Amino acid sequence: MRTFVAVVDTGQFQEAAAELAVTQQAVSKRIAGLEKDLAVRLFTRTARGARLTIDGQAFLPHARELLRVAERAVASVLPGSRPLRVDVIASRSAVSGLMRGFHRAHPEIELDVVMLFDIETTVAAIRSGAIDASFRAVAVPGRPLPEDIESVWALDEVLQLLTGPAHALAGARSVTVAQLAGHRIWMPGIVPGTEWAAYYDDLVAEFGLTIEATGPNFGSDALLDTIADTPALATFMGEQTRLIWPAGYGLRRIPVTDPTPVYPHSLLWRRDNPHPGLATLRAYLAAAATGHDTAGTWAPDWVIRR
Amino acid sequence: MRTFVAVVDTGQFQEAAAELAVTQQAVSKRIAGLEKDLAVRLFTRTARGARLTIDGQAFLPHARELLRVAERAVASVLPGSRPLRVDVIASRSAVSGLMRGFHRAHPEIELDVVMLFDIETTVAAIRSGAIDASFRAVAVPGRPLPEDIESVWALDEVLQLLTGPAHALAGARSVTVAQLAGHRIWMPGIVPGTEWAAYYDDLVAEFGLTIEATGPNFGSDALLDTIADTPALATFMGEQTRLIWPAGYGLRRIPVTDPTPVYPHSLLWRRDNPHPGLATLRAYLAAAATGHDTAGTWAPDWVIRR
DNA sequence: TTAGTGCACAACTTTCGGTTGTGTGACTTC
DNA sequence: GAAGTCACACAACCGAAAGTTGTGCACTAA
Repeated sequence: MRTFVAVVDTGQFQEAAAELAVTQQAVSKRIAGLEKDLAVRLFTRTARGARLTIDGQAFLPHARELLRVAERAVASVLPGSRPLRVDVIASRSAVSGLMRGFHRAHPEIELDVVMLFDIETTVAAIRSGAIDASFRAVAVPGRPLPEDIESVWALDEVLQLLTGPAHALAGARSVTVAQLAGHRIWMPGIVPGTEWAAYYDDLVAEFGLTIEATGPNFGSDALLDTIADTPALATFMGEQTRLIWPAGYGLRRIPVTDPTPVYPHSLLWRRDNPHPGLATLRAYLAAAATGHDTAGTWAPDWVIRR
Repeated sequence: MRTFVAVVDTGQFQEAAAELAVTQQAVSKRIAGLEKDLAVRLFTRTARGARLTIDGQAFLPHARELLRVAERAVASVLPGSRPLRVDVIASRSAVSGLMRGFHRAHPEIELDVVMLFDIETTVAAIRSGAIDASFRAVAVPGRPLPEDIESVWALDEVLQLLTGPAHALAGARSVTVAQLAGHRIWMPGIVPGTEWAAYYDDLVAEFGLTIEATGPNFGSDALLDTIADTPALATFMGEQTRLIWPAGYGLRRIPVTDPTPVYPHSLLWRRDNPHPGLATLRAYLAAAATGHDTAGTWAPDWVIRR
């Protein structure tokens, strides 16, 4: 591809060869090989060089795009000036929406999103510089953040009840937390020891709910499948989580009140991380997070909500 | 890249090797080579397979994107079901805007844009199936389109005068064609025998203008440079052509009236071209081209304007 | 015609990617 | 806790690409 583009840009095989520091014959072979693989002629050879055929013209923008993508791929792991690397706790959470907004506001900042497993790995990754920032609930009780890690509240993810059409609460416009007592709530894939587990432990302890956090996570498809089919089961899901599910399946989102459980995400970063995008992200969050109202919502008392 | 993604998707080298129909050792070598080239570790090897490192997670979406782009690149020259291939007479013309609109309206239709040189090559390319459609002024006088080529008016590109800040007409809010008589108008790069040349020949003949179409085309940068610096020179430019030029250069766009010269683009295609995107494009044009008002505009009498 | 330019073909060489064979560490099983 | 299994890495070897040198041919320009 690089050779193809070089020939296009220089207009002849010889110059392209010089640019690529190979012989003209090597360029000739490369182009011939590419043309053979694609089974089309890309250049018309003239006595003064090479000109693109129609197929070559159609191919060219794709070739350039490929080189751009390849460059970005390398840049994504290049130590030094690599893209801003942000960890989110789950895809399709409210944090994703926030990051999409950030990307729209600052398209010039290259961004990579990763998902780590627990707060310990995350903190280690932030300290080592492997990631630049993380959206997490801080902090797990009894384990304060290290001195060199800063954090600030970013957003509250409002949790809703998700039921199948045959569930007892399926018709309700909203339910109170007290009404949930006695109903089975199923949250598979919650790993013990993580902040999610601590969150739901506290929710159970405070309101006497029945949350089954056991069992492996077979993916959201399997979860939704079960919820839709099982009248006795419900689950919690973020208000902004987008379900990729046919509407006909009859799944219901039901707001929870008195109080509304929210999962507070904070941004974590290392105090002396010099990445320029990090300062921009913090400024964006500070601007987006004005008017944080915790009235009527619930979160464990160990999390930071400022 | 393909191997990297295969390992990610299967979770282990062995399965990826089976999927790719090579040995486990080959996969091991490929990943080791990639890691060496990138100078980062992409996987943590465990006893049960391979898991992505943070660098690997950041790299993954770029790798997937690369494979998608590569696939599109191959598809762009694949005989059979390749993208709709449309020829436009020049980039940055009004036709580009039209095609952008079409792409927004029908993002599912893959599109490749090429630029051919003259109407003869274009007609040959349409007949051979090398391109599916072309935006051109039809037809060059005395040379009717072949039987199997259809055409329909698509849009009128309104021409404006472009001058430097020191030009005699630079301050005018608009000029009539009659006022242009005596001023030098420079249109470099017009190839004799093309429809552009025929268009300007007619314009000169009808209104007694002085158009210098001689000289090679050194690119729009050189053209704009000269126009900006030379008080005695002006040029014609499409109303919707976007100039990539600092505003401080003082270039002026001046509407031309009595009449307004327009360059009419028609869509040309082969009657029996079965590409499904072609029908969609024609329908889009038919919908977009309602209310075609030729009053007050001028075009050579040999072009088709319906 | 003749000199010059630019790409293709052929023969040779080297490099790289693949296979086979084996080793090692980690988890599982009894 | 010893044996077995699983999964990946290393080493040696082999063949196919991809590179280089040398040359030929087509076209252009003087």
